Amino acid sequence: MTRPTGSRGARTATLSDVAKLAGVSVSTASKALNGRNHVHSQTRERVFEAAAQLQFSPNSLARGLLAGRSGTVGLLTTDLSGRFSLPILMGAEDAFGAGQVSVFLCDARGDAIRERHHVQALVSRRVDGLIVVGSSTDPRPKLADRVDVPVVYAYAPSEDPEDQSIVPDNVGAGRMAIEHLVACGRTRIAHISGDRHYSAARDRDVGATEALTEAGLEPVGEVAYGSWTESWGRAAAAMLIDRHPEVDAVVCGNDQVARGVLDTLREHGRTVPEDVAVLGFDNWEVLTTGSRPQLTSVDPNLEELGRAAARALFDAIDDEHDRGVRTLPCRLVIRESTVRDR
Amino acid sequence: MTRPTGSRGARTATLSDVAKLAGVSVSTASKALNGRNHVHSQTRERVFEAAAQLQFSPNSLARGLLAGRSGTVGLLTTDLSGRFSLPILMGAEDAFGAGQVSVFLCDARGDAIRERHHVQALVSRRVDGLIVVGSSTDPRPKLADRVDVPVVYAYAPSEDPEDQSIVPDNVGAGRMAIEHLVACGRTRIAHISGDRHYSAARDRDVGATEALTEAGLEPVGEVAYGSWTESWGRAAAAMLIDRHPEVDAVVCGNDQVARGVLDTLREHGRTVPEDVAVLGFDNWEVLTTGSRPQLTSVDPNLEELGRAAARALFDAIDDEHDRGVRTLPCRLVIRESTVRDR
DNA sequence: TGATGGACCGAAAACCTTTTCGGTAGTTTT
DNA sequence: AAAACTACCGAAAAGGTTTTCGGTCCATCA
Repeated sequence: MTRPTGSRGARTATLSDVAKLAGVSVSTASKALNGRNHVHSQTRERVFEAAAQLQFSPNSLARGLLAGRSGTVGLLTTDLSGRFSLPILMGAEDAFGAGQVSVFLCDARGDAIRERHHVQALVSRRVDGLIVVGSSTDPRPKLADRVDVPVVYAYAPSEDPEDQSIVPDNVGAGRMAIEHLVACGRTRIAHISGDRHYSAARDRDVGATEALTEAGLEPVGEVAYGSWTESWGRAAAAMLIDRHPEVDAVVCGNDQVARGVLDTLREHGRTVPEDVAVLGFDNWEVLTTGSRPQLTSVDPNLEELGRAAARALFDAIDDEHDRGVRTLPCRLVIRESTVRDR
Repeated sequence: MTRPTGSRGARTATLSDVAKLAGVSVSTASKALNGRNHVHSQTRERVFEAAAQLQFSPNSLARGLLAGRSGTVGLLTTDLSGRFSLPILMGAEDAFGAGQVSVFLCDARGDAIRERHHVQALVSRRVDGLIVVGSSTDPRPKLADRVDVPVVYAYAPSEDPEDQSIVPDNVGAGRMAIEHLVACGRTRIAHISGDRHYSAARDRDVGATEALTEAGLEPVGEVAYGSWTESWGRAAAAMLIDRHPEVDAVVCGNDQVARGVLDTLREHGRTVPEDVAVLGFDNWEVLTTGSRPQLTSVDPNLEELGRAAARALFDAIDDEHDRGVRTLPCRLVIRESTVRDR
């Protein structure tokens, strides 16, 4: 009779095959391989030899079925295509991958139906926990299905404050940007942001404004909201130097905006960083290191955020469940666009 | 006695709970839920009601254990951080996600030890197949461990020609670029490439040279190899217009190089596309749509490649195993940087 | 009326591993 | 010498599902 594994080679070896070859019982074989005590060292050796010979690989399904936990977690992204999911994913995968946990990747593509479908599949596979990665830092609705394993929301917090969420500290990021520029001796600082509908944009503004006030400075002009694009950066910069030619620093909503700002400044004969300092957010390397001059940017530490989410999930699986939103600090990466000397 | 699931709520419902509540046997409940015949419609309904009431979700581990196949596949990336893994991942996830297959994500981080570790874990979890995603199109060594499930290599082919690999058609991509430029009336075409150690760079050159010859054109200067960066693009472009001021089109190794070329051309007073056409590879949106003018680029269709790999794996699981390297065509995305009118 | 068949249901085996518990043999203690 | 340990090993149960096979009941046919 053909095996369900199809025609590929012989059936994969099972523990009882190993036991038979080693001349012991299954239970002894199991104990030997798992390092349990009360098995004679010679016996243990025989079992190991048999296992190696048969290329035995224990069936995690059977083990999981028995143990009641599968040693897997689900990583559910709202939108994988975005710029921010991947580093978070990497961080989480890293934190788990070191141990014995495997990661199911699911992309909901921004579709609620698809999300529910994936959650159902994950529940059915008896994942031990779930990380939900949002596509922006705006709060997102909590999972539609009740799941009886712990859930950690990363990047985008859950709307339910009782859930556990881990997000980057955008307020602190805005503050960090201003403090750096002030430390560089800039006093006439403008802010060209991105899409005003993003809480990330507004939060950074809050932090920036706080820091400006504390430094005793007035902002140059209003915060200019627009879109997260280079062309918006170019347009907004043109308006800025028209209305406020005295500006000596520009905080930009993200690195794309900053690239646009850099272009326009150069075309208007302003040199960076001598005349004007420019600073971006996100630290998207292809943009920050390709530009002239290279761009100082605030890095949201996303990989670390992914790792933190994984650790939080670990703790939650062990029944130490934090609640509420935790923010993680960002990190300033200083390049040429903000420092005058050297 | 507390359950292994910890203190979280009641134990998850099992099929026998459902059966008990519906007043039938487990086997009948199973048949009812799985749409097998020979179960009375009223009985079936009672079972469904009971299942809904208990939020029953079948245990895939038990099912997989019995069936001999788990309904999972492994997605093993050499390096997730790269620009190219993610779209392939998305395509594969998409192709599987629609069905009943869940995807394990593993990132080897370019480390052979870690790769083996992941492969072992996947084998232990009894995945039904494996997709190995490389980080460049250069051939990679085959998996160190023998696995008795089908393996499909994506993006980077396996060094073993007996393995099944799916890669983008870089030769065709180079050809496509030239043919487009020729169709646009360009006759003095230069080629500023990237790192010469990448087979992708060399393959595109092969295709480009073929197409030039077929069009009866001589290339303008030698192919300039360097690195995949904007700054190389800027430097190479400066040299190019110095030595070959007559150039009217530049094929660039990737979009970053193209961005650099665009910058230098503008600074030297050449307008794009009127004086010079510029064309990139990869179609990295943040670069191609942010630039002035927007950049024509050859898209490697990576998401489609991921889907193709998933489909190939499906077929292989069903014992229809293709062998050897299959190339997938690229796709030209025409934007402003190559077309003179409109 | 007896036989045949079909519709429906349930018992039990199978998948593979881990753990518990009981048993055997040999060794030490009193 | 009897009793109590210790070290080691194996039988069996448990985990949840699917499938096979045998059984019951009722309707149909001759």
